[in-house]
Amino acid sequence: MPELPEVETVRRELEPWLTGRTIVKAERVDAPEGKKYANLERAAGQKILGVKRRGKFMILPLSGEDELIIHLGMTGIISPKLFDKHVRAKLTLNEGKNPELYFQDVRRFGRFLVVRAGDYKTLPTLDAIGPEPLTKDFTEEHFSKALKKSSTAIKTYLLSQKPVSGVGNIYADEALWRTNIHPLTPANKISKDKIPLLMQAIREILAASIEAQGTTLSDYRTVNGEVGEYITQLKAYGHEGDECENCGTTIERMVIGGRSSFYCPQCQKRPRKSKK
DNA sequence: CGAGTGCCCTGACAGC
DNA sequence: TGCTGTCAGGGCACTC
Repeated sequence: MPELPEVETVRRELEPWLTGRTIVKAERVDAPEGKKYANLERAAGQKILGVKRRGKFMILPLSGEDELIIHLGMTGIISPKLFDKHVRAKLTLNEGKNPELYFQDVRRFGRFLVVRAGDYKTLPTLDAIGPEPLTKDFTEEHFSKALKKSSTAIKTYLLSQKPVSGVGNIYADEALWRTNIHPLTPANKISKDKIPLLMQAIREILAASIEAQGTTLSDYRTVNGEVGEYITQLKAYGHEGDECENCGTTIERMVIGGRSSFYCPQCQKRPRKSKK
């Protein structure tokens, strides 16, 4: 599932392909009309000025003060090649290499739409998104202040994109495993000494995964059609029943906020419920 | 308004 | 073999 490393991998491939190209036509294909594919017709005639990323959202500034927003959802793939099925949107570019871009998304959780530059009111997660974890914007001051705001489980809170952007189900489990934090620990109960460790784990894991072109579990592919190789470095996610690499205890799985969560019951002790 | 729940959507897979 | 049920989860609508 595309999280920050997967989206960043795709972004890096799109940048040299798309920057400076003019959109001749942008169209919805096999997708319902609605918010997820809004305003595509407006992109025609606009030049793509670059390919940026905020969290898991790709943002392509256009010359007419619009932006093309692309979110891969669970199964979104971008390719100059047309596959048989599941084409949700298509860009036709001006003459040059690979003049067609296909957005192909089996499960339709993705988005591909045009907005006014900076106007994200139809995308509330992007509108309220936290700092980029691999930039200097991700400071301990900001992160600890954000964690104090919420009593919800740290796992769930990380997935909200509010304290930091780009962390999804896989890397949240990995970062919590590495820092010995139980995923149900209330965000505002993370101890002061653990906060910088958790930040560092998030940074290192995401950076290492970018190096590996992300994690492919099933659908995710790079623009070139390659798989991400970080799956071999996962320590917790998907390892139910395996031995914890730290202590040998069997990794367990539980559902938190509707998401599978993998953790070591020995290394990641569940916090005691506070007495009233 | 924060927190919690369930929905969207399709394919893979288990079980009978 | 083929049917049915379950699971996967990012983002968001909805409820309390």
